Amino acid sequence: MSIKALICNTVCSTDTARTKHVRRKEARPGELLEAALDLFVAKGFAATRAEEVAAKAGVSKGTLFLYFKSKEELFEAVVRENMGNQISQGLAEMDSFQGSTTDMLKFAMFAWWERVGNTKASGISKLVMSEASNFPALANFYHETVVKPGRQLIRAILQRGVDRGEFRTLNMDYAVYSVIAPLIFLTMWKHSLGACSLDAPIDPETYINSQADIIVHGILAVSDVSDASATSAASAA
Amino acid sequence: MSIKALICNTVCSTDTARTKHVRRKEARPGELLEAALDLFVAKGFAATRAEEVAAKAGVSKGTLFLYFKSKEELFEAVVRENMGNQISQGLAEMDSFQGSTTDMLKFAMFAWWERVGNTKASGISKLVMSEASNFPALANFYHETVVKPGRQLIRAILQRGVDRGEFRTLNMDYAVYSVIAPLIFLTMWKHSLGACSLDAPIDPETYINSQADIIVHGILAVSDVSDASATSAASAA
DNA sequence: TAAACTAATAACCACTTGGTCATTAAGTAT
DNA sequence: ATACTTAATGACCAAGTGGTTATTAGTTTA
Repeated sequence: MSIKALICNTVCSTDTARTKHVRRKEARPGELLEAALDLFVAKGFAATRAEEVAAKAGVSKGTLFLYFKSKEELFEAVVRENMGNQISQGLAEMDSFQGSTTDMLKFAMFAWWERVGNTKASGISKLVMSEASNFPALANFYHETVVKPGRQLIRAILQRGVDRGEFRTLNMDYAVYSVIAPLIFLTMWKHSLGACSLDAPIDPETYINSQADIIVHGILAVSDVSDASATSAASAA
Repeated sequence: MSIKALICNTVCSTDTARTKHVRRKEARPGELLEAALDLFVAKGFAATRAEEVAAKAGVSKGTLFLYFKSKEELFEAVVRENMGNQISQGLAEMDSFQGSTTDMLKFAMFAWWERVGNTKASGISKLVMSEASNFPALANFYHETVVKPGRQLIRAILQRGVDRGEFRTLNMDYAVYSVIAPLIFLTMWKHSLGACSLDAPIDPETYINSQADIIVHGILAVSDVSDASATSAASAA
């Protein structure tokens, strides 16, 4: 890569007065994908103009179609690019986890947050849910790649808790959503109403702590509430 | 209203071979709004063609613009039409509730399901979340009309539980999401991936029962698990 | 029945937008 | 320096869409 390209790699995206015609074949696709992710998540597929994506990536519309055959192909590439194998990765890690299943569950939730929820890729959930009926093939791909393994991962954790006598008997098919729903809700919120700054933002760490605590302990004022859970719930401010 | 109109009111939407030119001034707006709701929820605002809405309502495109100045105005009307005052209504009912706060919470969750979640209006949540950044004014309206009062309602219930010594001390700002997140997730799912029939559908009653149970009791295998909660969780199949 | 009123239509227009392609010019080899 | 390769451009096009309007035809009234 040339010196000029290296400079531009750092400067182009934010600099306003840049040279007209810069050749950076390797960097274009990634920059286009990133620009497209932002716009698709914020505005939706149909409402996002191809030229907008190109402009945000610092190229002309023609260049966009030089790297992606069509707008739809760009969309599919965006979804696939941001749907890594965090799930199966997480599954492997969970196998070797030492400690209580309560800790394991909290660890998994926080791990998801910092590896997915807190990254740009988090918008993919919103994107797929918003556009599922317009892109059934992608919806199916997402379901196989993310939903099913994700559910399996949570299920495995809960089952471990039951097997070890830490958790009570649960209807697993539905209990998994106690973990999934709060996390999905968080990302949906973050990329929709939460982005409108209509009231105090949700602090992710406090949120996940609170959700995990209620899932594990519930909200009843049972007698054995003297452990750390009470303080952790109260300190979350 | 004429006899012909009355007949058509029942038949038109599904009948294929209907007369060409029928005058039904009163019924048109409602039918257009219903058609628009379905399409906007399923496909999004930008991806829905005005002519599609008209066709689904059994009229020509020209007629649509006879009743709504623009596509945007139609969209706003759809959102406003389906955002009744269920929340404030529910708030009033809650004031006179007799019984444990656990029952009150479950009652509220099921009431929400049969009055909102199980109706066509449930798609509004998905719609608003999907299009929030494209329609900031509507997002704000939704926030004031639904989000804030809804949160307040849940908060009031939880506070009642705490005040009566039924619930433990909670960080209310975040505890409310333990109730909201599962319900919003359910409607999002129903109108996105859940509509693709990619696996066994979520049974709403079982789902809400399971979520409410876990919120209230948690999943820990505490000693006092001998009450009805265990059986209700196990029977949910 | 005839005339008047207006709900509904369908052809039409202006404009947007996904996608193409001839042209331009950056980088490279000689 | 010159010629060559190809990344990048922007003018351009065809299709599609939101929105308009002259016309058609139900409905009512006299």
